[in-house]
Amino acid sequence: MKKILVIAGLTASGKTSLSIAWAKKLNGEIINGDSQQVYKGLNIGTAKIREDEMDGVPHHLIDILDYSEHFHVKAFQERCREKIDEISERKHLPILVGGTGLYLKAALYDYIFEEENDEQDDFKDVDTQTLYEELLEQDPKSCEKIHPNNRKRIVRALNMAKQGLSKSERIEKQSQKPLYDIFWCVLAPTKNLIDQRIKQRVDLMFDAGLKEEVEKYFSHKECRQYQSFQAIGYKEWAPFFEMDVNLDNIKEKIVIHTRQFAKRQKTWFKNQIPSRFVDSLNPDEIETVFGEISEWLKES
RNA sequence: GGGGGGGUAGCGAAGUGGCUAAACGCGGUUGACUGUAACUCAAUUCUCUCCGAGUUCGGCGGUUCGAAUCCGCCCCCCCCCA
Repeated sequence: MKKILVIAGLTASGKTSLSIAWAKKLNGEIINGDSQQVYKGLNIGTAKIREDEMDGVPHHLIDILDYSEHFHVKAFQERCREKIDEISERKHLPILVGGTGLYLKAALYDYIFEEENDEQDDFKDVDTQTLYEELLEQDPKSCEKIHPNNRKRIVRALNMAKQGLSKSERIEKQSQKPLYDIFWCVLAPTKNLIDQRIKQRVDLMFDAGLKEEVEKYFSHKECRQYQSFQAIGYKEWAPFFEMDVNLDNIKEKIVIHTRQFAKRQKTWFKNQIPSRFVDSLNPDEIETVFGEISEWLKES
């Protein structure tokens, strides 16, 4: 099995700097595992690594899409696996770095996605309860896991059921085992520290010209419908284009949303991934983990 | 000094005699998650608890079977006029 090092973790946990340090030591190449950093131009708000920070380490799946484009797990899964193959062939270590748990897991495990027609707007006039009742007929098993209020998930499951294998059928076909030899490293500093870092980072983003970046790409109303505008750091600016708003309010919202996001990430990794958390801000712990990685790499 | 408005849970804000431990929003906490996942959704959020009990709506006192809601006094905040 191909070996892959995963550096996952909460937003603002220090993935970027650690990934560079380890990539250099391990002769690795970095694959971005972050749903928003695939967009060209959206640099400040997504906390994307800068060219000068890369320090010569090759980076993949960054800046691969125009900010107007749609992106999703299946696309990530395909591209990520391609990159893993390429890098492995070069005898380098693929290092997957990012915070989008679903993307990472879908690429690394045998999640099944099928070709589907693009947009399914059939449901837009139907209320959620009716949709849920329909799903109850089409794929009752999935209903057990989808809350009746969760329209987005219900619509998705309905689309799957209509177009091919239903959601539950797909899941049954999967082994739920990794396709690679993975070393999972989930960076999760203590709550206090992460909150502090988030605050600092948002301040830095504003200093670095977040406002200008947002204005550059999202001044036109149509652009604000793009998926890329839904990202934290961007969507909070919506009122800014409509009326006079206090920038501090926007900043505060970004901080709060980022904090809530970090919590969701923590919950996800804790319960979805067989890995322990690493306090990325504790040098001793980092060193210990690096030792374990070195051992793991020696195993054949 | 005169006139008016107001003080409700961490914050904002409903409620103007019993159905109110008190709507709703935000924030907090916990959790779910297989094609928008930086998404979407759920539970919980006065205190102690298993049912249940005990304290709340600026403060003190009163009316009432019953008060966040009515009355009196006091404290604080905002606006207008002096």
